[in-house]
Amino acid sequence: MVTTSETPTGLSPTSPSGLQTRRPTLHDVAARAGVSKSLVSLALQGSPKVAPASREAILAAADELGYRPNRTASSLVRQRTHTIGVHILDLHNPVFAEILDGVQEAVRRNGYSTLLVTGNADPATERTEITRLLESRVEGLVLIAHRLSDEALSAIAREVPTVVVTWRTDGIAGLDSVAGDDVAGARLAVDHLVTLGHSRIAHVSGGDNRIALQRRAGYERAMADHALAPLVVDGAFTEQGGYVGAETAVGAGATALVVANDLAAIGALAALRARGLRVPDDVSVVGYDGMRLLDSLDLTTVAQPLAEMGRVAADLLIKRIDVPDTPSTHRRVETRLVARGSSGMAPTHARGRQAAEPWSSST
Amino acid sequence: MVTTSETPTGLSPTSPSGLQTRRPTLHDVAARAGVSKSLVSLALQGSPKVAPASREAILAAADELGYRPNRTASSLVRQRTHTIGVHILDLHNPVFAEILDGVQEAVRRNGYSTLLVTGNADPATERTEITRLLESRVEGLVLIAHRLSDEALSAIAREVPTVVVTWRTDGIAGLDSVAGDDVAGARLAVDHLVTLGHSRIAHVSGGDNRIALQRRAGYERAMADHALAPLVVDGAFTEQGGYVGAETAVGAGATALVVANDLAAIGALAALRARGLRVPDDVSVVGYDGMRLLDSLDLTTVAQPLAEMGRVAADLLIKRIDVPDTPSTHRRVETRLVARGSSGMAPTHARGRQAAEPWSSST
DNA sequence: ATGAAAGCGCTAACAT
DNA sequence: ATGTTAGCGCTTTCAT
Repeated sequence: MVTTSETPTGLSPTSPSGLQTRRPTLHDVAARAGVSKSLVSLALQGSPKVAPASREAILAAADELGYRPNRTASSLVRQRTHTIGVHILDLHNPVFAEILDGVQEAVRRNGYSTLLVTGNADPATERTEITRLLESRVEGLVLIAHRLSDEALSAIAREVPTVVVTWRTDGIAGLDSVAGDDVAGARLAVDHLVTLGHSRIAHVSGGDNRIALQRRAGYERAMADHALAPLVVDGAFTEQGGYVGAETAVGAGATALVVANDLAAIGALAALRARGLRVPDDVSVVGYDGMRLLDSLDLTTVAQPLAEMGRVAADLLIKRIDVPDTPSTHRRVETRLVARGSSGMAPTHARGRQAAEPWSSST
Repeated sequence: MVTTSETPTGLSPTSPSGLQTRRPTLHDVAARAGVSKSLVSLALQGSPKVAPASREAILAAADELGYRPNRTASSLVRQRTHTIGVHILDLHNPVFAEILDGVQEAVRRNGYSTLLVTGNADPATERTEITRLLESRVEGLVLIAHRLSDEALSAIAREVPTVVVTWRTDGIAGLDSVAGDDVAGARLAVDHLVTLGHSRIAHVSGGDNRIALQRRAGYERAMADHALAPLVVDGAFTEQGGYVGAETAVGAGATALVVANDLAAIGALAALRARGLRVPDDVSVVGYDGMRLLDSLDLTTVAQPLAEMGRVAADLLIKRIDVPDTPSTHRRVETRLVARGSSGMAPTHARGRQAAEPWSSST
């Protein structure tokens, strides 16, 4: 065993309390095992051309020193990080966690790991965090929803393979996307309610972001196709938004609510409860997204295969990392209506009403 | 303007599709601006001793090349990452997201950024992910719940300042903790229900992890103090666990449920609904944690100041990063009962019943 | 005000 | 099978 002058004991230096100060490096391990740095490197990577005896000595030395490889150093020289950056719009919406499950599964399966950040739905924070990912040299980027402009997105995609989950993003080189058809999905909700005899079907919107506008458009077209008068009330992709929107909608006489997303639908339910309205006897509610929690809440929803979306996205991304110059692919996932207890027959007094009759607050 | 032989145009090389290949480095920027690497480094850090003219040329060159600093390189030489690693037990439980809010707020306020990982409640994945954080040389570690053994935890805390959120962790050097008092919290729930006239109060447990056992102990002691017969049924910290546990409990005649956490309480609600039992008329339900969603769900709960817990944890951690050799501090946060619509008076036929009367399934 | 040089911890030829 | 060497991209003395 060889000891160096810098660390006479060959043991990692510790402070009086036993906390480590300077972390041991390859050099320390090599000195302690009496071999060269390169051999230690080889041994630690499990190379077969290291003599068993040396390997053992090296492993022992590393263990005794509490050696921990320095990823920043190895990434630097290897010019690879084997890391995928993931940005989540909002950690509070369980929907995104479910998408992330799929992403992680696929990423790990392919031997990468993830760096997770969130902008908390704030555009400035979002940009900062994504910049950090880029500076950390992630090899690909999964955006589980985002608030970037097309230009910003395009610049990012030029820098690193990127995939957007939750809405189709066309016309940007080096960028794939995975999404459901929100127009068709909203139509499913309307059709479902029409089948149940509803005509006063209102839409609680999710604001003016792309997804919300798509869902709104789907609702409007479906209503038109059924020759029904539409009513869109302002909401947001939050419980709060659903609460306020539902109040307005039932105030105007709605017997059914197509709510922009599941979180808002939960808020809508709260508003109806507060008003003493029964679900689905007085008012039916349909959400959008299909988060698992809704099963427990007995809420009808337009469901998307969330984990699968994440998986598909990560797979596309990794394919693009391997072959960067590939035309963009846009995957559409299947959207379906999951009927649960929050949607039921229209109240008898409201049924068979003149279809396109104007809305009024007197039901 | 100077051009180098490697990049004759001074522009970053791009593939036919316009995607970047080799990323520009300081060297490229320096060449394009006609100055040395060191000056570029200084300029980019905003050093005042760079001549305005040079600074401008450098900034322009960097911009034109789409230069992006390489964090791995700078971390390596600076021997600092300014990064805090955060491990979240389970991203699906919104409770953790709320704690994370506080962590991020404090971390950013102190000029650090976070690296977020999750083990999905799987111990093996958890260890792998935490190892990655260590290899990435995070300067501190926030564990928002974890499944590590005391030995593993102790080894980690020796390596890097660490703080555990959600339960008190004593006797480990270099480790702080932030938690509520789960025994006292469970007692609040029992007291609340007793005040409402309940005596057949069952506990749907959260399994055999530390938190669940504490809450269970609190329930048992409180029941004993009220001279009531306890009934603990097996559950888990999931909707599923709450569902199953609630079924058993009401089968045994419970009129009130103290459920191990909010997620399980939501599951319990679903079970009661499926049985046609009304809440709170037939059965009262109290959750634990205080996640925001419960407000919409009108669920009574034992609430903890989640974001604050995260904030306090991050602040403790950063203090420890600055002064590593500090005795451990353990912060206790206040726990309080938030009464909502899921808890109400005991059904009349069940009230005033012999307190310690044995449980039976006939109510 | 600017540049040259050394080196952070590691890997990967290339020798031997 | 093992050691030597030359960097990866960056920061930071230390000269000038």
